[in-house]
Amino acid sequence: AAAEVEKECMFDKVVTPSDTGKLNRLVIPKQHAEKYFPLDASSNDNGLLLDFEDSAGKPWRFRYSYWNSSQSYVMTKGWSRFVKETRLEAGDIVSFKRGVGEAARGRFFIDWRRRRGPDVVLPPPHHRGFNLLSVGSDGFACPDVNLLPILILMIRCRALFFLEIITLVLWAVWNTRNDVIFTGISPSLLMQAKV
Amino acid sequence: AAAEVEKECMFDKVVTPSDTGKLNRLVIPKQHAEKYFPLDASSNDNGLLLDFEDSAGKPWRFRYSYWNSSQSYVMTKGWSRFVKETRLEAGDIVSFKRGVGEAARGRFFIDWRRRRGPDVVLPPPHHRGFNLLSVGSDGFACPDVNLLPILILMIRCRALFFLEIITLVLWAVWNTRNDVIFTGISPSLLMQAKV
DNA sequence: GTTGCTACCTGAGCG
DNA sequence: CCGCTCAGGTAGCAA
Repeated sequence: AAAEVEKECMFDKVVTPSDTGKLNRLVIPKQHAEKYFPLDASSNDNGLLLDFEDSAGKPWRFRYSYWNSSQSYVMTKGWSRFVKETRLEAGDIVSFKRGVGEAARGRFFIDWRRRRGPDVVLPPPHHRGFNLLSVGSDGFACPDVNLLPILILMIRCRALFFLEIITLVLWAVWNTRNDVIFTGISPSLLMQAKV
Repeated sequence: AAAEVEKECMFDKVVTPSDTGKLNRLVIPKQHAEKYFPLDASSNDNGLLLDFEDSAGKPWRFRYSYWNSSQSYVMTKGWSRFVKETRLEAGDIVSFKRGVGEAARGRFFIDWRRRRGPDVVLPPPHHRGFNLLSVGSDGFACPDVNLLPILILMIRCRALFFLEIITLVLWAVWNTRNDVIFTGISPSLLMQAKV
């Protein structure tokens, strides 16, 4: 039934970790929200209930509203169930469509597909310390050829090594000055300190 | 203007690391909150917006409310901006005052000053991975004698060292498989890969 | 106590 | 540099 009516794609979204996580909401990019799901002042300011069908004809109902504080449009109630039952994961693509033609005009459809490519986690930009893998424009993962992160990692390693040494020295010096009871590591440094 | 009206101090608070950190809130000690910023049932249960002026006459607006879950009074919205713009740090002192006399009664003022004493960072307890310095009961810094953190640091260093090696190996292997253009480091590995 | 949901809030990134 | 967007949060409540 649902598979046979004529539809047109409104927009796709590559879902983020937040969209599939415990926040229980899907952010609808503002441009698409305002184009396809307008919230007039006349519509209830508590948001709307929107009905969708998936490709198997299964109905899904989401609460759709606007968050003033973040100035964003979201699907809330009903969304977490969708994530769970379709086992949606970050990086997967959700596709919003609407019916065209007399039989389906005004009906909404929702569909989803696995992300292409191997199982790659896309950390948020500010958490990207270093990546061994990146995602190319073709949607497939590839090793990150940007070598800067590797260099940074190496430098960090060296820095930590020095920190380790410095810590031990500081500790030894402190023991020397305060003549505290020896508590168990680095006997050689201690001996040296006590001379 | 603000500097010339008569004020009286309500209370000072030595701000904690949480007050200046990512929690974006200032806890108001309950005794002072209930005395000076009462939240009646009649007042909006969403909290209040309180306006303050600093000694330069600059206005600051904070959302002030009660958190049931922690049974504490807090300044939320607006507080993080205050922290940033005044470069407030843990240990600094924030002073809440109110106007007295006909010209200023009912107006609130806020002021801040640097902590006295040495430059000591007080990390929140659950972030204390390792400290080279602790703060003694006299308020002065002293080396931390807890050695566990040092051991953890050493282990971390070793782990990172292995990561570094693994990264280089992976990179070399990838170069081998894809025969990409050499981009600039580790000529020896590259040569090996190209053979 | 745990989960789902509403309504807030902020910072990073980007144009 | 400024303003917008939105990913990632929090508090509080209800079931």
